[in-house]
Amino acid sequence: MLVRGVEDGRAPCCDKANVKRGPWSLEEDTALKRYIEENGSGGNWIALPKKAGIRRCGKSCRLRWLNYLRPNIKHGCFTEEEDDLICSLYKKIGSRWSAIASKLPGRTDNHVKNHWNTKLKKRVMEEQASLFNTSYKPLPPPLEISQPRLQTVRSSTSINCQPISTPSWPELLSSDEGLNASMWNEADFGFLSGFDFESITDLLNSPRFEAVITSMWIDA
DNA sequence: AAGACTTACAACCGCCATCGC
DNA sequence: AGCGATGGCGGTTGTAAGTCT
Repeated sequence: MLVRGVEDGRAPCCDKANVKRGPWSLEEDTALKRYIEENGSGGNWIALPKKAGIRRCGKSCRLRWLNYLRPNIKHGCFTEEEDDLICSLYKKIGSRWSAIASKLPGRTDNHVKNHWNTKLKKRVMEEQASLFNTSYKPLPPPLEISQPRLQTVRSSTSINCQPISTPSWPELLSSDEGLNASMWNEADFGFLSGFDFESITDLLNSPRFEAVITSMWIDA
């Protein structure tokens, strides 16, 4: 009998005490690949590991197959063209990685997401940091992210941006037009005078701020 | 040489949507 | 219609490898 989770009353997808975790071995890869090539996934990933003789969670098998073992998966570096496409699509649709990955043959949502988080996002932030100090940059239109998942409340992730509590910032962060142009003329961040350090720190760490910065870079 | 720090990416977690009973 | 099982997804974590001091 499966033991229900304490926190949300949800049954785990497998008996975690009796499945292997961590990196996949060559033997496991071989067994999974052979089974799927001979039988297909059968439309039931939960039952697959038992049939294939693998001591892994079904979800783990699915992920391993889709992200690594599946034929025609590209494992090399991303090209400039792929980077540009990812940035362009991120601007249009946000972090819908599976949709973005579908436009990049051989890449999976996990690849794209990792690439964004480790390289592209950082590049975006660095570009923006330099723009802050060098020249005036008019703001682009606000992001139009049509992301159904964002419309629902999620309790355990950071996807729902909480309103900034500091009273001085909400206009800045929630305005439809974002930060207005005059603010960016303050090359030395003079517009920040009058705000306390904690408020500024909160702003810089806020997801909303990151989204604004990201959208600006992408339009540059 | 070795410990600290950073980077890259595989893997896991938990949530929501969908499907079949 | 209601419920449980499963698939799919995005966010987050763990860790090996590389780099720095």
